[in-house]
Amino acid sequence: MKPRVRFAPSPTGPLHIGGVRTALYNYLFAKQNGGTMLLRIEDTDQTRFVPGAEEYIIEAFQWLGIKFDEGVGIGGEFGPYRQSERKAMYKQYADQLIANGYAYYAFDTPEALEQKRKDCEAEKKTFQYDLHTRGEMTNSLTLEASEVERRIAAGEPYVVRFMHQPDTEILVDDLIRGEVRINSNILDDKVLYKSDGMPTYHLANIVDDHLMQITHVIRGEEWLPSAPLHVMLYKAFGWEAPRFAHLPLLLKPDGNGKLSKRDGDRLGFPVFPLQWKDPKSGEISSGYRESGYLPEAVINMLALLGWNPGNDQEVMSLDELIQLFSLEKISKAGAKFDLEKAKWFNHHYLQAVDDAELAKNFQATLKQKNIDACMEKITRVVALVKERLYFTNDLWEQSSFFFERPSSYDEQAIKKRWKEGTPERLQAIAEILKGCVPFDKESAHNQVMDYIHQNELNMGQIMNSFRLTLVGAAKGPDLFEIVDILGVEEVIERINAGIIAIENHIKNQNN
RNA sequence: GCUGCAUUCGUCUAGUGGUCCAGGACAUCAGAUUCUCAGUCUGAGGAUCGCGGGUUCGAAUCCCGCAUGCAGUACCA
Repeated sequence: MKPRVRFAPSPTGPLHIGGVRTALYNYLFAKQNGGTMLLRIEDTDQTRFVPGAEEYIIEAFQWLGIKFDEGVGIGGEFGPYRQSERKAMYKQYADQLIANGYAYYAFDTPEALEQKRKDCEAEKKTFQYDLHTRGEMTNSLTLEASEVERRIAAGEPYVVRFMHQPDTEILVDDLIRGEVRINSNILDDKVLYKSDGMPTYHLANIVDDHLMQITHVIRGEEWLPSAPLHVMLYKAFGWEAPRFAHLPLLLKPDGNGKLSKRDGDRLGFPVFPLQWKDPKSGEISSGYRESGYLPEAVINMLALLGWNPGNDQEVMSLDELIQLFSLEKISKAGAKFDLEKAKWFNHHYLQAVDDAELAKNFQATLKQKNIDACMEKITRVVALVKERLYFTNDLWEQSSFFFERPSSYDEQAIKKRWKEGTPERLQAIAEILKGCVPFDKESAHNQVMDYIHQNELNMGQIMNSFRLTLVGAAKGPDLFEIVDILGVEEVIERINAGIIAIENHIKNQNN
């Protein structure tokens, strides 16, 4: 049987990178086995709905190249795929559970529950609505049947709670963790159906997974504690349960703990695939896409956070990942996000991007800075600095001097490279370059070298200060490549401007 | 507190009783690439396999206990 898997986010905000990894593993598993993956939106909590979140999720997966076969935004024969649109169908399942003695009505108000918790806390105990306490609460187990009917008929709000059986060992057979056993006595009677007429995650999830014929539930480890309840629900309905696989958590790089939405910008890397602007606060959280990451790099890096192919191969395309993926090789312990490795992956994948494509995007960036340069020049610049890039966004920092004259000159470099006689020598160089016809990399190089040899100088004495006038700092690619792209006139102007500016700077400092 | 899950270089991990005095990648350091910075290449250092007991001729690998970390403990998902 072909597997059917699902990714089922709640539209409460942007998609977290841990969620992206969960989706990725689902996708790899489905594709490897010729199965299907669907996108279901779990919006049963009306109070937490955030506008735009659903669109964000869809756009994020489009960017990453993860394609759903069914679901919100695509359609399919098991729809609707938005739980709010399935609202009407959940009640019958809650009723069925009650009718068969697997669940009960509870009339306790939120205030009453709150009070109960406080009372217990005062006695240094923790309150749990379970088989030990349900006898003290207001529910269809403690009330007369006629009273229950009366309350419901009167429109009194109620919830439906699952009723755990005593002394039952519940077995969760997990594809990653093996057999996990839990005694039913410690489990609480979870709310399945809320007083607002919506199911909770637990009910909706089981009903939908069954109706949508999901065969494998691959989700984060935070769900492991509620897996026993889910197993019991399948039993109560008499349905065959899907296989479970609980993924290790993505941890924050410093210290411990689950990687959370807050951590990203604090630690210098995005936790979201795309940039997100909170509709309420207007607060902006950075995204991988906007930070200059390539989707291939994000996919590759994420795939390796908690999984490996069992050998030393680390660089893998999405197609290769589909080939190599296996649930058995997923590790059990949480993985810390490593920014350095992520950068390395991006640098690696960046080298494979076509110069022309990079140049095209860079042209847009330049336009925003009111710089109008021809594609030929931009492409040459890109080709020259590409190997130094970690992110596409580094392009400007690595090559701004090709498009703008230096506005300042690096202090350290001046101190180290600007010596007595430097201005005169650079003026001589300028003269020589003027006479360089035709002017190109080759001829400029030869002429300058001749000058150096004739005057018994060493290269550093000329090249470093020369570079300083062109670039404004002691950095950048081969100097004659720069000279060639800049052109003779620009080079001479920069030499002259540099001499004046730096000499002035030194004079001012001495006074 | 209770319940569950986890524990190999700084980080991600390989390893399923002998071929492991533990291999790879990122990071770090050094050398090379002699105009700079970066990149690249080469090399080096780095884990008594959380701790303590067992089982075994032999354990990172199996068993037990402990410790630590994490998760869950909502009419959130």
